[in-house]
Amino acid sequence: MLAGSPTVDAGRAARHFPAAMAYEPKTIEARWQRYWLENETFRCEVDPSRPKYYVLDMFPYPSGQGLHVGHPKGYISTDAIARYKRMRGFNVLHPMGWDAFGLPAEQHAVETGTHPAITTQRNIDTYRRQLRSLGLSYDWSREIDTTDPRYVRWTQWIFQKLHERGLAYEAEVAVNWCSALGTVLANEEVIDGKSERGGHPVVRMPMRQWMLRITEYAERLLADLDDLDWPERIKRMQVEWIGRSEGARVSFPIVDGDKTIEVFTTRPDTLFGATYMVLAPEHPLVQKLTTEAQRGEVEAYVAEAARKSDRLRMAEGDDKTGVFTGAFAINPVNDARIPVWIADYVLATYGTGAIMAVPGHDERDYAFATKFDLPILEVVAGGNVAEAAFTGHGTAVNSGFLDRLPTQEAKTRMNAWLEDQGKGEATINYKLRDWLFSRQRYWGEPFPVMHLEDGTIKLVPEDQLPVTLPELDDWAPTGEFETPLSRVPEWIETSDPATGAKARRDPNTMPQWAGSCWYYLRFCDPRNDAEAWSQEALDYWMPVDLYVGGAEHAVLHLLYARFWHKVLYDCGLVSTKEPFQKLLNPGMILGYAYRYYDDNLSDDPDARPHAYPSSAVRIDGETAVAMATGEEVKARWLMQDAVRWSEDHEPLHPTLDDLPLEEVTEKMSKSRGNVVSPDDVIDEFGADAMRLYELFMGPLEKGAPWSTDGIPGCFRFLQRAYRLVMEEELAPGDGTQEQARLTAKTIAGVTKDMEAIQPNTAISKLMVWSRDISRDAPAPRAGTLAFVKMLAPFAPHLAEELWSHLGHTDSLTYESWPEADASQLIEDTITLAVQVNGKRRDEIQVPADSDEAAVRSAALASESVRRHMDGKEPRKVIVVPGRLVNIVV
RNA sequence: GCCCAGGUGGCGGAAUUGGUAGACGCGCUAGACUCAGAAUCUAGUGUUCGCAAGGACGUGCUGGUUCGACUCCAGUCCUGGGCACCA
Repeated sequence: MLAGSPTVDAGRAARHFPAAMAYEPKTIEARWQRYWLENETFRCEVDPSRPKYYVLDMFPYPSGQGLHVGHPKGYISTDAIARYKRMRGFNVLHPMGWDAFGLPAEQHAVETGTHPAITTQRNIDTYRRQLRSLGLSYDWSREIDTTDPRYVRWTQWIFQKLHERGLAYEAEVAVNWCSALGTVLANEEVIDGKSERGGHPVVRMPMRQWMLRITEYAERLLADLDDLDWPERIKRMQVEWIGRSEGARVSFPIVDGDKTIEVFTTRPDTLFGATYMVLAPEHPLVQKLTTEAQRGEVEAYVAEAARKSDRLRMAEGDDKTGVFTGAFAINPVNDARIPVWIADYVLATYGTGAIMAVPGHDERDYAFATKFDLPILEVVAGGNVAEAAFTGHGTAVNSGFLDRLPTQEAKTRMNAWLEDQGKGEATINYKLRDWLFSRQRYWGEPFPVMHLEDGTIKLVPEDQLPVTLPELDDWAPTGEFETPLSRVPEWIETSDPATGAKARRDPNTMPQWAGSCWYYLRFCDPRNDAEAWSQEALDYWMPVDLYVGGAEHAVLHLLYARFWHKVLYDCGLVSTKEPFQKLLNPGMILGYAYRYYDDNLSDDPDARPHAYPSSAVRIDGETAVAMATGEEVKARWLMQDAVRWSEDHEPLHPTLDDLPLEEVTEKMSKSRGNVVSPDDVIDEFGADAMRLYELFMGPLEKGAPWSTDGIPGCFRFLQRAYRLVMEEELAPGDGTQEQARLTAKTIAGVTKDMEAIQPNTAISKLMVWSRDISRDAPAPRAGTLAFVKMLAPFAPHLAEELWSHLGHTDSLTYESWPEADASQLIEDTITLAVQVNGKRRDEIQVPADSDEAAVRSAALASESVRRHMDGKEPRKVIVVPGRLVNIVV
């Protein structure tokens, strides 16, 4: 707990100053929040006469926990930028909404029987209240909620656009079925074969699923990254996710049969070195090719592979496993008979699910060939295949018509040959796979389609959208392989309004990503019931000029949204190729958590567990074990408040004697007990101090553990600003020469920092101004007005309060940003450092317009310089204008 | 294993194109005000030697380039993030 809370401060300050003079953030902030809301201060409309600026936060999923202090860092930053841009004359679109579909509300319904819509509304109300209490300048008239039928309608409409263009299709896909949750999970929701939430087991099951053909856009998603002003690492992550690679597709005919195995290779130049082939265990040809003699072994291997989790497969690393199918294929370049194996180091989901193995020039194939004693052939000179695979480029050898060609030419030559012979072709392959777009859940957008009895699919007519969710009173999963919606026959069974024919609705819903794929478009025209958006609104507002949100969305959300945007572009519905011009990722604010372990694995409340400090525990793969006994133990977490501190400031367990705790900084979460609510911080210091602190604690992109140590400093600064304006008699005009100069320098510096999105250094310049401005003379009115304006992006409530005290009746939201007086920025005397042999020895004052000779002689005249020159003659004198003089002896 | 980002006082962090390292804030020390404490204000605060003047050292570590390196180059260690048999 901190020494000075503002309430206490205010009371104490009141003894020295009239009561009205105390800085009381509570009163000020409530007053201005009400003012902004009542006057719709931040409402914006299309106005082609003014330049626009669209600054967007990634909208949140309103969870039941409410906001913690980590969330608002981005929101506060964008708010400062939005407020700054308004003062620079931009028409600013700064909206907020809710990504409100999602599994937690549905799980909550399972547990409590409360309808997810009710939970969701309640959570939204909390979030809205919390965001408003931070004084964020959103245009609340544009608030949207992805679960609102008026929004769902257009999400479904966009799905239909995708369907019409052949980009949505159904397929049998092995999905991650979790019977405990009663749903299929996305790959990212499965960790180590268990569900991310709850850690329930997950099995792979084939199921009819909606897929979106994002792969069709792979090339454009890749190419258009070039023009985006995004952090390089985010772009790189997308590039790697898309995973483009150039190579060739080659057909290998099977001996004794009419089938062929298709493979993808990036090294067609090594085709002569292919000495065997490998199919993924899941490859459809496996059953057909396997000879009777090998069948038993192959089937056992396939079954084993299906059972193994990805993690287990991965853990095997270089230790390759596999089984011979008994079949042989023909290498199309030299008609060699080569054996066909199956092995799980070949992935069913990449390329064609089959490879030609070139052990001489691929490390994995080399390891496999060595283990199973398969021939290794050198076809590229440059390494030593007796010792290791040579994967570099070199000169083709033992390769017939390719011999003596360098790798690059050999590839081209082979591709031409393959095409000529009809045995393959040059092709480009992507890691990116089509997007599994259905979830077996209730709380999502229903698919706007009808399944007719003849097996065809028809879209629900546009004028009948949205297809809304049916009411449901039993939320619990049955554990059957079915979806919640399929249990509502009166909803599932419908008829085609055009023909009256019987039809069934789709029992799946869309994933949470759907709503967030286009919300930035809806924000441009959120109340339009005739269309998803008007062309006019979009043409004016798009693209998003600045998009700010967590780096955890680097790939999925940002790739999916770009994909939808490009489809809409192809439909002629949006006019920009990309949605988000500039992207920034605020660093995560972490919380301190305190850990120890005990052996109460079953969480038995009556147990008297043995506790272990972290130093007595080692992590063995997934589990923690006590080093002394080898027994499994479980991590326990204590809240910061609960921790007892030893004399030398080491964290200790509050009741267990001398049990040291391990201090860990982790993402704030309920389970770690390290969540700090903004409500508490605001209550103690006010929203302005909290905003200031989150911006001041470091650069936007950098994360750090939350600590309240710096907040009182920010509070003091605001208090000083308050007193300066409220208590002191201001001098008219610009004040003294020095004051005018300080003000001009501050304006120039803060403006530069704002343009570079470096609020931390902007704030420090404001602190300097407030500290120094009234040191020798009363603060000047003109400078004070500029200061209050510059304070507004960071501490908007206080800035409004001061602005109004200075005699204004309107909000300062749309006041123009101060302009630095250029003449004040020119110094007439400058200070130069003087170095001797690169070491600083003195400094000199010279007129700013001194020429080099004058500077040089002034430097040589310095007493300290002479001493360090030690009587030697200068060999060289370097004069850096406006900076320093370096004398080399 | 591969890729990326980052290592600066007791702490959070500043530092244009290579040009006075440590702005600003926290903490700490001293002083003013006070019966006293809190708050507020003022001064000091990288380490080290020195009474001082003034030195020496100092941006993870080792070298290099340069008149001059937190900044550029090579190597190395550590921390955080991403990817992970992608043919």
